[in-house]
Amino acid sequence: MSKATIYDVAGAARVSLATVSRAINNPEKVKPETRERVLRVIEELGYKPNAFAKGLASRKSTTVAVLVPDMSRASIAEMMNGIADIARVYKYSIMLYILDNEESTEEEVLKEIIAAQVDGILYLNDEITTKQHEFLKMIQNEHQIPIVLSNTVFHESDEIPSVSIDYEKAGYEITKKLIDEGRENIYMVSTVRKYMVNDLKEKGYLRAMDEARLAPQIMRTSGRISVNTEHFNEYFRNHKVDGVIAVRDSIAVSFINVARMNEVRIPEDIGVCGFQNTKYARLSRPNLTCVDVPIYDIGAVSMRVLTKLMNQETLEERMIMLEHDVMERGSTKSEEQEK
Amino acid sequence: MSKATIYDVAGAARVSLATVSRAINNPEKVKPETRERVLRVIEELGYKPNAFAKGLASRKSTTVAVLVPDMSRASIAEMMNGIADIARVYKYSIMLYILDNEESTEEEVLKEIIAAQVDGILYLNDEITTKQHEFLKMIQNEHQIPIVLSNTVFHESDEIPSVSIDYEKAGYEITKKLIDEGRENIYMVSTVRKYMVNDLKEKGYLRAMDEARLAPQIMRTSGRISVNTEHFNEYFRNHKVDGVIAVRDSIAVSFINVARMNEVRIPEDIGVCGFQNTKYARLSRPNLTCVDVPIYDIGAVSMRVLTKLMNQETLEERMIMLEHDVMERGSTKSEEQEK
DNA sequence: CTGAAAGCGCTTACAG
DNA sequence: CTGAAAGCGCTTACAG
Repeated sequence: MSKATIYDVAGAARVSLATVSRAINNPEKVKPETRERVLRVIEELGYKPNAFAKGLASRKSTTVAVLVPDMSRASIAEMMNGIADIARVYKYSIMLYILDNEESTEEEVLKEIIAAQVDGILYLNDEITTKQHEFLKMIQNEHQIPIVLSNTVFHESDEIPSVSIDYEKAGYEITKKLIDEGRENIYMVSTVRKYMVNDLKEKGYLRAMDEARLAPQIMRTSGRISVNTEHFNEYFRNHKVDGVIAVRDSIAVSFINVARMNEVRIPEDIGVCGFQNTKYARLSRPNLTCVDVPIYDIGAVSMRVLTKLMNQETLEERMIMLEHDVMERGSTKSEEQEK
Repeated sequence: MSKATIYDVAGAARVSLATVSRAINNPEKVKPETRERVLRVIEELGYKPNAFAKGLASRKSTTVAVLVPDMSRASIAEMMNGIADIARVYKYSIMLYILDNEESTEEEVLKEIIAAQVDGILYLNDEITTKQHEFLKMIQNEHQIPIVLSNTVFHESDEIPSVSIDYEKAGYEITKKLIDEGRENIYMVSTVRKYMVNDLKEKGYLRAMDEARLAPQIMRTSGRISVNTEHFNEYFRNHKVDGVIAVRDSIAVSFINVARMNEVRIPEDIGVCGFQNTKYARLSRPNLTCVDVPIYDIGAVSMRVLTKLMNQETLEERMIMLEHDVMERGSTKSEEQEK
């Protein structure tokens, strides 16, 4: 069945292969009767165009590359769902490239991607550096391949379009919330590794603390549960603290567990907030107050933006920020204990 | 740079394009000197073969399709990491197909996959039915495309190779563990939806209960946290229970939360076990005893098996079962409270 | 060991 | 609106 070629269709429909090609790709250029005849034959024969021949002849692949650092991060996996749903609507296939920060460098992978002749690239690596950003710009300009940064922001320029939320604002809001509860020794628990969006969260935190004339304190942790435990234990035994904002839900939950082990009451003694609103936030006790990041939407919108770019459309906005919410739950004073 | 074609290389190296092709694909058929000359030119020109032309001429794509039901399931995301790492080693690209159980049916997606001319398919949809299995066999036989089921088993036949763990045995072992603690009213909390591997877990549970002459009780839940809460609350208020085995960690954690809300002590009053050993298991209090499924390895091995198949090698074993462990933690009596 | 040439299955100006 | 033909950039028998 997948044996049928465009020649078979042309023969059976008594037209030339050029007409078959047009009936598929430019229906308006074919007389309705012929078009229908051709389409009927296509149906009968179960004809599917050979993607390679099509790609070779047209120089288009209707394929996009998605570059991710690590699929097991919940946010990235969920973003993929949004990307895939929109990709399907616009008939794009997805080539997945996962970085295994060992053997091959990101640059090599990007070269592979170029060689694969994708029509566009979705870049989900949040640890983007200036150097990487330069390389991406080179690809965008020299190879004319559109790129969109998903849930990744590169504050210094909008030359490469991005889709995310306003993390600085979110960081500010969530900090403000703890301040409004009367907390004074509020810590931000961020990561050792330099993620761009965590940087923004920190900025928002600093702004809120500054405004309230409170001393900001940023602690950096690895993100690995086992390491965190020791780290938290030691750190907070020697520090006064009544508020904690973690850059990721799982880190916040980790902290809550350690705190409770030390007989600290949440939210009475310490108010705790996270970022993302993952399943972790709802499985923790108490439920975690956190910034609700519309991660599926970020994926979907990025893909949509990329289709526009691949279609030569110009964007009205090159740094797109979606709306976010703050989920108030039991780990802060709003006592809205969820089920 | 990506403009260079095989003609440019041939010209610069003063050989025919056939020789360039051989130098790349069958180095042993080319005299060492010429080969090196060609390779040097390739390097200089930054030549990358055009994947479409190559695919069209050779009828091979060095691409595999990975079909998943939903990327946001932690097990699937982690499996992708294993798949991608091995795919890279063997130079295969990955086309990702995520089912959005709305518009397009699985059959349509599979047809798309065939049209894309992938060399092999990794099938990660655990809700496989007999009908779907038949369709897969048709693809395997009629289109000669190798398929491997990853973390999915179809007990009735091994016509399509699979890689997983022995879920029946794992179900048996974990049940046995609760029985050995002296528990008698042990429930299995499974899903409403029919996942093949959950079926196997249930079988193992039933065997252990039967052996111990205890009455098995299987409760089915949706897997959604909010629904579970009500469900658990109602159910367990009216039933005597001292042991719970959930088919997924997150369901187990959900149960623990509800139980503690009802002043039930874990593990004293009820011993709780899960499956998978995800982050949920380590973020829960108490830490969750569970079957440790080597999910990254399942992904890696499936991909490795697929490469063998694509290489026409015959498999020694068509139903591969990797080893698993049982992580004993605080939610059962072994009191090994982890950090 | 190397080259000339056909062919893979499409798209797309160019005529008509 | 339709067809003939060139061309996309490779691979692979077939000769030599």
